[in-house]
Amino acid sequence: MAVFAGQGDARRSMALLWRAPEAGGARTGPGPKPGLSVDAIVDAAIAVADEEGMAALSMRAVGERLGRTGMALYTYVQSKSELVDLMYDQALAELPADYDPDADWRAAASSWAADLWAFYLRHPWLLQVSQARSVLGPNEYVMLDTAVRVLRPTGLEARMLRRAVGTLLHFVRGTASTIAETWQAPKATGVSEEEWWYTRSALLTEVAPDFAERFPAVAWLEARGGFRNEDETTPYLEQEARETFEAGLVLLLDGLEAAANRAAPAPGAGRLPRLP
Amino acid sequence: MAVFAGQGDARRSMALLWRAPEAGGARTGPGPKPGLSVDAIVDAAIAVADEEGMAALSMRAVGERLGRTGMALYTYVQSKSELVDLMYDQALAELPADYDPDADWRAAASSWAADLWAFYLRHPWLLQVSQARSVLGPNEYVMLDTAVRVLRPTGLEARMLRRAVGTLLHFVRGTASTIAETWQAPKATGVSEEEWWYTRSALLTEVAPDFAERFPAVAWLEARGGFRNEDETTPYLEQEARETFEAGLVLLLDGLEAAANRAAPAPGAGRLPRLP
DNA sequence: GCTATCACTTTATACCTTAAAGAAATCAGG
DNA sequence: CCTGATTTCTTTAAGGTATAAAGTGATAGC
Repeated sequence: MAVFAGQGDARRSMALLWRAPEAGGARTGPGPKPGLSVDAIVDAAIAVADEEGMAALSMRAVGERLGRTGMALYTYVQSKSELVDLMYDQALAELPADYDPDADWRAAASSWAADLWAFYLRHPWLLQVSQARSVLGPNEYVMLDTAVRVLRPTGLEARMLRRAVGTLLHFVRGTASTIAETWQAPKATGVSEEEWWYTRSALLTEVAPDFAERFPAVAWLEARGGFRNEDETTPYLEQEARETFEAGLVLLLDGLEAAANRAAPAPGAGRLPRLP
Repeated sequence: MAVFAGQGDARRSMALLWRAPEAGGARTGPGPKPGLSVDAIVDAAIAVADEEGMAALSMRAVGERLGRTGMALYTYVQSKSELVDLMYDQALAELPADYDPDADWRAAASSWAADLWAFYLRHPWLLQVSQARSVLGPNEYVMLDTAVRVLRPTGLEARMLRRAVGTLLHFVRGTASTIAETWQAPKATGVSEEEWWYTRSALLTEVAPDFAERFPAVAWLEARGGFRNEDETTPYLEQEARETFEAGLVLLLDGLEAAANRAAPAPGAGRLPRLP
């Protein structure tokens, strides 16, 4: 069968993603019974990525977790990249999908974004998986469906709604990335965040004694408390990222509300009749 | 000298980033004259990343571009990760930094975001470099300084302004990522975007014939033209990303304007007196 | 001119993905 | 029951990565 260069068999990939029966389902014939399954492999891979980060995700590591060699996985999966696609879609399955369609759309959008944010922080490796690759898996469509359902009461026109969803997605991913990096940096470098920050700030004043003159606006921000840590217990970057998420979400929803009012300026525009 | 585990010498890193004289400047002593320089190496590395993508950035590739082996670079740079930090900060140097402080802050913020967006698309590899890692390099501070200067006329309080900057940064990075991936996918897989999209859509209807029932909101979106390509010449994903950038920016700036009005509801709030 | 020092290369180690071949297990048909 | 095809999984190997360690040769100062 013809296969695209460097891409593997796209049909097999899609069949696997959607768990179509043709793709390695119940098999009867000669040869030993399969001791693994695609699901088991994907779960093990997700566990590795969750626990040790994307950098530690090797075929061997996944295989060992299942008591096999790394090569054993190639019986079930065409390539590591396909495995990552499967991990991605599988992980998305745990996202909530029900948001009260009769409630205020702002509230629904807020909890949707917060859920997504928390989800990314449970699986920080997702943020390292291609920013925008669309694998067209079932759970990716569930997520998109949920997002559209949540935002439909804004009354925005379809294309505009699509852009709003994209904007929200990018925003959530971006802010979650900051925290994810904060968490994985100590693991990777062996230096705690506090220690890193402390050392680097000290070195900064050493290497740029004229900081305030060179970066007046930053200095202004700093003087006004722009970088101050209010809660001493959480690392600075993490706290800032949390605040950025909350504040940025408000900005976005305010903007969305303005757009919604422009689109349907009638009072009660947030409660448009639901569509099938 | 004590060195952090796995981190190399942080002092040397900072000195290099800020090009402090202590870090390998003009040297006099025995031994052959250095044939390379940190700047030459960083420039070559950026060229490799620009032309062939981050995946092709190996020490060997950079060395060969300079007529050396890969190992030669280790005379100038502690590790590949340090080289990437240097590339990151060096690339940021080409960002514009002057935005008319007397103009409408909305206009300034728009062009700032657009410039940043174009910049990321000129160097798509930047989007693959740690989403949030702060290397505390000089040009990173220039960028931050610019952003703060652009948004200061909103009159927002310092911490809020910091969050607004973060939100805008994440948004721009996110939308740019989509396009960047679109561009590099054909290179990586050998399949053009049109071909990929065409094949995958065909397979999608094959593998999920009940698509419309399973994902009613997505189907609704599609029926209303949410995925239609208006300009046939540019690939769909790229066009959509461009639209998302433009529309999302409006959303964000609308939200920002609302916040600014809450902070300083006086008329003409966009023209607060500038601070030193 | 000797020697310490530095730039750079070579070699080696330990990873990675994955192609290809081999070993063992299983079922179907004779 | 036995044979052969088929399949799982392991082993081996090729070609890639970063980088530690050792070797080579040029240079400047004593």
